[in-house]
Amino acid sequence: MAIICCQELISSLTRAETVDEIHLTCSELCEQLGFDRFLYGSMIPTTFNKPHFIYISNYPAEWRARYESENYMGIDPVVTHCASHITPVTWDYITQMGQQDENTRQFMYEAKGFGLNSGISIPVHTPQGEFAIFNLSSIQNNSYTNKHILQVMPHAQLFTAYVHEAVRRVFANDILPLGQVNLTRREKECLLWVADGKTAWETSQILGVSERTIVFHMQNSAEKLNVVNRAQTVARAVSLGLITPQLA
Amino acid sequence: MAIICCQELISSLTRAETVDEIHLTCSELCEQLGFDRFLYGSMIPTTFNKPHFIYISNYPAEWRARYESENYMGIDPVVTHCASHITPVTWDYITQMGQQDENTRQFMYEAKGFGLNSGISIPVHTPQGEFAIFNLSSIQNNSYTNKHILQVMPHAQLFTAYVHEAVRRVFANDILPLGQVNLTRREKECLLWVADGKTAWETSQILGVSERTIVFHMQNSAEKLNVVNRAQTVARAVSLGLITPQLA
DNA sequence: GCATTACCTGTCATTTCTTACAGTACTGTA
DNA sequence: TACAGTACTGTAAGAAATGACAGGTAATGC
Repeated sequence: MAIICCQELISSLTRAETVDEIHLTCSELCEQLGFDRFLYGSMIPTTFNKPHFIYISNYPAEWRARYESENYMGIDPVVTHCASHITPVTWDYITQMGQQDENTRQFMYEAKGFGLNSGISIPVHTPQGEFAIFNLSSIQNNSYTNKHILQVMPHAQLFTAYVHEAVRRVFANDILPLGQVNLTRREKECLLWVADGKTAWETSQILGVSERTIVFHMQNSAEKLNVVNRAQTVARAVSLGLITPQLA
Repeated sequence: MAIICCQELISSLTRAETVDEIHLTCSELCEQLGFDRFLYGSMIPTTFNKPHFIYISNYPAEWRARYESENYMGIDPVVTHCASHITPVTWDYITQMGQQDENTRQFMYEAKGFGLNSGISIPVHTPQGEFAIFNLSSIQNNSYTNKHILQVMPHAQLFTAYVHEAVRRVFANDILPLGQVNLTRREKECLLWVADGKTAWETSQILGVSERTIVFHMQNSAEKLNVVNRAQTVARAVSLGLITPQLA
């Protein structure tokens, strides 16, 4: 039955138009999968110089505040894992892995104090360079829910992907001028060759235009991306997924 | 029961040490979820100038050959979708979306001729810039298996993530010197500021060293990454996930 | 017709990067 | 102790990028 429920929730996510709707759907999933708390947090690059952080959660406010003020994101082992992996992970596993690390032990212990005893974390990585985490947690103990956690994992993971796409859709016209930068065909071509180590002159020979034209296109790209020089231009273009140097 | 099976298969993936073991596990999943064919294909960036393509599949050899010789990857609507999305997709959906596009219709029709009638495709995107697709397909018709497909989707997606990690592990010591480049702390710091548009002099002021030292670290980074200039260095570092400019 | 956009080209002064030469100093490991 | 790795610094010439001026064509839509 849980399977059917997830399909319905995902279906409602694809129609969601506000953060509240997404929040509600997450709450329902949380309940149906037998968890108490959820937190969706994402880091979305923008054309400005700082990424946008978006949170949707029913975590205890005190824990959120403490996490923020102590800058726990830097030491949170769950974040560290999710930043470099694509597989969901149980907090049980995280705790075991970080057994010898004092920071990790202390952190997980403190989280338990706020009712975040066991749970899972699901990473999201998009080709646009976005990074998100979806946490589902329970006040119950590890050993009790571990088997259950493994069973719901697949559904939680699929749901997570749709949450992220819903968030992108909701915020697209609202706050974020994210991957919305429209580079012209020529600008992308220039960027690809420059990101591949070619100089402006070399690129001009490849594309059969003058060196000045390459400089021109690179300048336009930089302006659109709101950056100041060539290195930053390719860095931004790559991290926004506007070009994929390795495929060229 | 399918749930339990997937857990076991995933568990065996985490232990897999050869391509054949992965192939076998995929075959079993394929069977257990009621599909005939599977194809795992991935594009993994390397420190060399061309990415590595890895395929594990039991697709018909004739179709694979035709796909290759006709360079279908460029027009395959499934690849196009998966390149920019993180959610799994049914071929039914792809077909509907591409109804007005002659290329898409032709392509999907031809695939059916090889017994690839219906199926799902699951995209994988890693923070290291890797891109993979896992296809599961059936010789049966759309309408018959569509509901079934939605039910197995979550398990297939979770499985896919583990397939990819298994492939990375198997090929890590074998062919690919991929994200294995070890940049030092200082090199990453320099890269981050340079990718953020800072000149060598500006970076030197930020890090409290001489301009020459920044140049030195950038040179070492470039050598490790096998690239020729600064633009390519940051492009490569970003696309390999060695630095994440937006988080800095 | 006119505005807009993509695309293209030129020169020149200045800044920045790249490369090649030369070193010192500290660390952990074989 | 020798060695490899990391971090750091200097000079100098030539290559490349940047910024600020200038100009143009072709296609599109109102």
